[in-house]
Amino acid sequence: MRAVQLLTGFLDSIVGELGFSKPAKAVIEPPKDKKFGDLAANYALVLAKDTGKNPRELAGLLAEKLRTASPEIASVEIAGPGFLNVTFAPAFRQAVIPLIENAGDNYGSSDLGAGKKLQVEFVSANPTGPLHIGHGRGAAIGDSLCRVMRFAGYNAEAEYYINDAGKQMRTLGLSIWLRALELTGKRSEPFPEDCYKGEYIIDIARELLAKDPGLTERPEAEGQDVCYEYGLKDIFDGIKKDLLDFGVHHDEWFSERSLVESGAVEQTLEDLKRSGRAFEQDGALWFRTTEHGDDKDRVLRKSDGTLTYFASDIAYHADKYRRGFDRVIDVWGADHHGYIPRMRAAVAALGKEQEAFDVVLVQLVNLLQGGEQIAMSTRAGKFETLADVLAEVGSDAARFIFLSRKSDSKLDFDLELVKQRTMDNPVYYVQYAHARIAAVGRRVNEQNGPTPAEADLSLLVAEEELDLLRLLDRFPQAARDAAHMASPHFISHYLMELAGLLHRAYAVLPVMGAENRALGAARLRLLNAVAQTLRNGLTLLGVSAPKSM
RNA sequence: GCGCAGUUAGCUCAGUUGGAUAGAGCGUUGGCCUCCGGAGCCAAAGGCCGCAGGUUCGAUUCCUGCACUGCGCGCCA
Repeated sequence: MRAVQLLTGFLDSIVGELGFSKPAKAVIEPPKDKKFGDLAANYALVLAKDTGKNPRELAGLLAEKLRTASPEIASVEIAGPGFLNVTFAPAFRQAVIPLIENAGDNYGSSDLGAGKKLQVEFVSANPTGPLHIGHGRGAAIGDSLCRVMRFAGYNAEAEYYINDAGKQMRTLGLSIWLRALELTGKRSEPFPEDCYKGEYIIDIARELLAKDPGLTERPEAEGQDVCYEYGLKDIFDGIKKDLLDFGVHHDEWFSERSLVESGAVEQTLEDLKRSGRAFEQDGALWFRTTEHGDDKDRVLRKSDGTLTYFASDIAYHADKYRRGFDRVIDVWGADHHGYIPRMRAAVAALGKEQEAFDVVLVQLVNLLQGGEQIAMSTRAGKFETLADVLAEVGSDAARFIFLSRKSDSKLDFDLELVKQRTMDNPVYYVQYAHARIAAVGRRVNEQNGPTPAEADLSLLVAEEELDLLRLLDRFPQAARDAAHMASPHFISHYLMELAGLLHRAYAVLPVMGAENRALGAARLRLLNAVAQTLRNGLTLLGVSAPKSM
């Protein structure tokens, strides 16, 4: 990061001196192979395209000036078709250590978001049953995304949208009611297919009967209402507890029912009608989403007078923007991807720019046990709950697995593998790196080893040390990329790489057994900088950084 | 039928404004514990980046077509 900034500055001014305009598509990035130096710039290649000159000749001009630009640049090589391969002086690399020491928990943070108000809405599972593992993935991604965005300078808020209105909710009340009738021997017909068949419904009915033995004596409508209210609260308390156990935090719990009851939905429909975006046809109210790129118009109010989810979703998003969010990210299950065009159309109709609305799709989780698939369906009552999975594998392991793949690709989650404390399970690899460093610190204290004050950082010139320094310098870029792409998995990949370098260096670069205390102390500071960076990254994932394991 | 994703090593996957000899882990094979934690390290083998065209000095990356897989396409929620 520092290195990229430094080199960009030098190259831009050199390009100016030579009388060229800055090439727009020029890129400075770490080369794939470190034998090509610390950073590679394609300036000459891009300039050659713009000016019609020979790329290697241009590279020669640039390299000549770059070599003398600063003592921080150790060497500049011209390679291949005209790449500039730049290697920095060790002193420049070593300077990242005090930088990390001073920044501490903030190392890697940025002001990319410039304080913009951002809302991330995630999980938002219907409170008709406990959270399952798929919700867990969405929870991990949403929560981590909030952390990543805050770290990148956004003013981010986490929200859960509670679908507590509509037909699913009535089905919940009915399901509990029917189970209560069965438990009291008032019903023996088969349980309806379209009701929720999970065991938890029976448990709720039993609990409710214990508190309200006369439940099934009530009139049906009233009884179902009681069942609904009780069930909603019971299930929702469970959801909140599951999220808490998973270290997932929501700032706001937004109720759909409140939106309906306040008249906000009706108001939104009125506004759409007035602006000519909604029209009546066949007794229903339609939204002209085709005007904004959807492939057909969508119904807002059915001919039977009831509202569609889409209607309240528009009102909900209007409310988000009314609350002052500059940008909104919805985290959705990938099976809802067909919903994106109409939601985009709705946001456009609200007068918002494209950038104000993003959807992060979360693909299905394939739950396996020793390679065999476990089926998952709420309606069929067969599923592995998030709580069960957490009890089995722990929060850290689950989160790391969820965040180690890009969200939009399917994920195999094998309970047996995630439980294993091996490299099948990279969370331990990363945490172990942190714990190992902590162990060194303890050892150094116990045995009167070198102290940070004795360090001579200029002694850090071994290959393994320079590799670590180089990678530490890249963490801020990884954090920015994760925010820019709304992809927390960039962080997990960075952490695995850093842990790998640490384990490699660990074997050959002792602190206690260093040739002298100044070197040992310098290594200690290097290790502590690595630990700090590991912590910062793990915190972005919501995974703990243990001092011992 | 239409739309959206995906297809990279035996397996699971990275690779985002087009760059050099395409990466990682697991698995396989062979090494490393008188040495701060071996939950570790080192080395080797393993690839027509789905197929075919196109654009480009250069394509896993961009465009077109095709094949296969998954998902979605209701006045459902």
